[in-house]
Amino acid sequence: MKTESTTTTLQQVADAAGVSPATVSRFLNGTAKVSGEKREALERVIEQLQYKPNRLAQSLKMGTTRTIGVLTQSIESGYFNKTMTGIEDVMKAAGYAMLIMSGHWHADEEADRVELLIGRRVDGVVILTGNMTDGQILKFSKQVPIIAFGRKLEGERARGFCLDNYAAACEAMELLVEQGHRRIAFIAGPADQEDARARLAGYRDTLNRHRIPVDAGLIVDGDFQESGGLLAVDQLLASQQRFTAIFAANDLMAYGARLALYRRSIRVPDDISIIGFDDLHSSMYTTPPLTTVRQPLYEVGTCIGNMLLPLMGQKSAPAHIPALSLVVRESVRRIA
Amino acid sequence: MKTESTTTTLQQVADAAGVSPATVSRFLNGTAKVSGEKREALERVIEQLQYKPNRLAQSLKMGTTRTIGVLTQSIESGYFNKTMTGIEDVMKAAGYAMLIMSGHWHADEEADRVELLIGRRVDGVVILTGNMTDGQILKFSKQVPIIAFGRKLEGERARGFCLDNYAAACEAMELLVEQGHRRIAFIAGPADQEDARARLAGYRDTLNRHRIPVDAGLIVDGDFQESGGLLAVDQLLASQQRFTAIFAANDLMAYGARLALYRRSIRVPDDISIIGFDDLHSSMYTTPPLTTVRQPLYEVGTCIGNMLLPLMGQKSAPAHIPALSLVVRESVRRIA
DNA sequence: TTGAAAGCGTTACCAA
DNA sequence: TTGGTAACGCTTTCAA
Repeated sequence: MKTESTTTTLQQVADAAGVSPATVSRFLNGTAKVSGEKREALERVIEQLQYKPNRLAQSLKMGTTRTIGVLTQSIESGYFNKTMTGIEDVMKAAGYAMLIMSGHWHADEEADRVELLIGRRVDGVVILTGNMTDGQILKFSKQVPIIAFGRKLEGERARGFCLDNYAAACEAMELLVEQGHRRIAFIAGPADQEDARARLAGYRDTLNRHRIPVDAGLIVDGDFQESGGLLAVDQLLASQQRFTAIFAANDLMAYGARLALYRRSIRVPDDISIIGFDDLHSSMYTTPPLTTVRQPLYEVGTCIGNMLLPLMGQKSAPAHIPALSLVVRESVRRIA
Repeated sequence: MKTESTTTTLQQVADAAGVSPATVSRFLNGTAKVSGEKREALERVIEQLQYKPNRLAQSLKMGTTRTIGVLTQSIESGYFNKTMTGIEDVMKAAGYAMLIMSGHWHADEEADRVELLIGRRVDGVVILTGNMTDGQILKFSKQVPIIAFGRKLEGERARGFCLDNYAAACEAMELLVEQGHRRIAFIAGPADQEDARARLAGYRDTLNRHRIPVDAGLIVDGDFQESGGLLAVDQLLASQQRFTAIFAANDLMAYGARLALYRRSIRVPDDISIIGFDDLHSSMYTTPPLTTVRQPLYEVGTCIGNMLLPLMGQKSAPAHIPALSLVVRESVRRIA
């Protein structure tokens, strides 16, 4: 028997305005016309009591939370966050909030988070890459519509798409070759990530297409982190390989590579050219500014949003899968 | 009249196990002992029906959502995201999910988001800096406990703290002075941000303390973005100011400044020294690696989490406000 | 146009 | 230890 509840309820509004709760609800939702005097009374009372509907109750009743769950891999990642910004913008406009959890590239953890999300009754889920199997995702999609980024997927209530990393990697390689480079080192990403594999394939195939021998000694493993790029170049240099250009499978590794070169006073692009992949915002400000492949991450986000909305029975703008593109800056130079 | 509901309810579990819903609930929550045979039946039925409690219903009933709202300024910002990672880690451990919204440094938008969060009945809110007034926050805190970062605040259910930017800025300046610099340029942050003002004050006061004249021409406005740093240095150079070092109020601007110098073949640190503020992850990999003030952002996040938990009636680890520290790398050199 | 009442899936009080 | 049942705050038939 509380003397006063902390938040006003629809019932209280109804009492104060001298109408039934049903009428208040209808008034609030515009579900039906409310006659002049009641409407005025309601407006006044609602204003006065500062009434705000309890979304929990609404959700329970209507079976929809107007909340989506986003499974990212790391909240810290500039890569994912740009995408999330795109998602946020279209979702906010549609009245959805975002529950965000991270999976840290660990399939078990990812599945666990998705279950948590479903338990919280989100209306939709977006999965940004990760290591779950398509099967797992398809199974989850029986409970909730899912859009996955970073994998091709087609299901009743699940869709997945990725950008053409292979083609873009080829394009980057073409630039290098066209600028006269023949001995091109490649710093690879983690082999368990599809994007990383596609980029490596682009590297290999372009070399083959130009009848340039693929030298295994020129391909070194990285981890998509700056430190990996640094180590990779150290290793390359230690092995006495001769090369005039480096293709780093992502920008972060390009940063690391660039520092390794700097440490030895090897100039970029005078002595060695570097090309990256992602086009992180900072890449415009490295010295020299990095030539790289631009991932239209924000647009990926809006695309995801616009793909998810219809699956939740909402209308949306058409979803265009954006394209990768080469952005030429100053880290690659033509050689004789 | 659905033939089959999409999710199993506690009632269905009760029916299937031949007990009352109350018993199921008690079993699930360990609220009371359940006798042997019923317990077995329940375990079996729950497993078989794959029953998962509806958190919405639980929340409605219990008045707690086990969800916190985080108001960040930009989901894209590496600065905020590192903090969010810290928050996420302690919250996840305590069983809380995070609803994330961004305010984009706009007081109205921020207030709007916080209202949205409250409308969704989050159990707590964290506000990462921003432009709302303390009054606004204090008012919101009547509805929900709030921890704010980037401002001092003390209320019944609101607490705010910030790091000692002033002291850290002084420390950075001391380094420069100690290394023989007298003509030090300062690239300021937005004057409406407390942190930016504190850093500027540290710059000024340190100069004064050493009886080095403060030359207004050496202080130029920035916006905490790379582009602002670039512009600032352009402006400094155009105005023919003589200086041997630059103190950028944050790392991003230091990056921009560094590029502006690079464009003119001015070497760092040989010709000009640069010091930043924040210690973004990338600052370890710039060329040269940036000397800067480290913001212990992840620790700020865990601190926030541990401060919020008690306000929501949960126990937590003790909350230590972490300290800023100077990290000396290679962008500052001693001059004659 | 309006109201009464059932129900969304839980929890917790009161009896038994 | 258990069950019955009244909430939690809302929406939505069904009648009037």
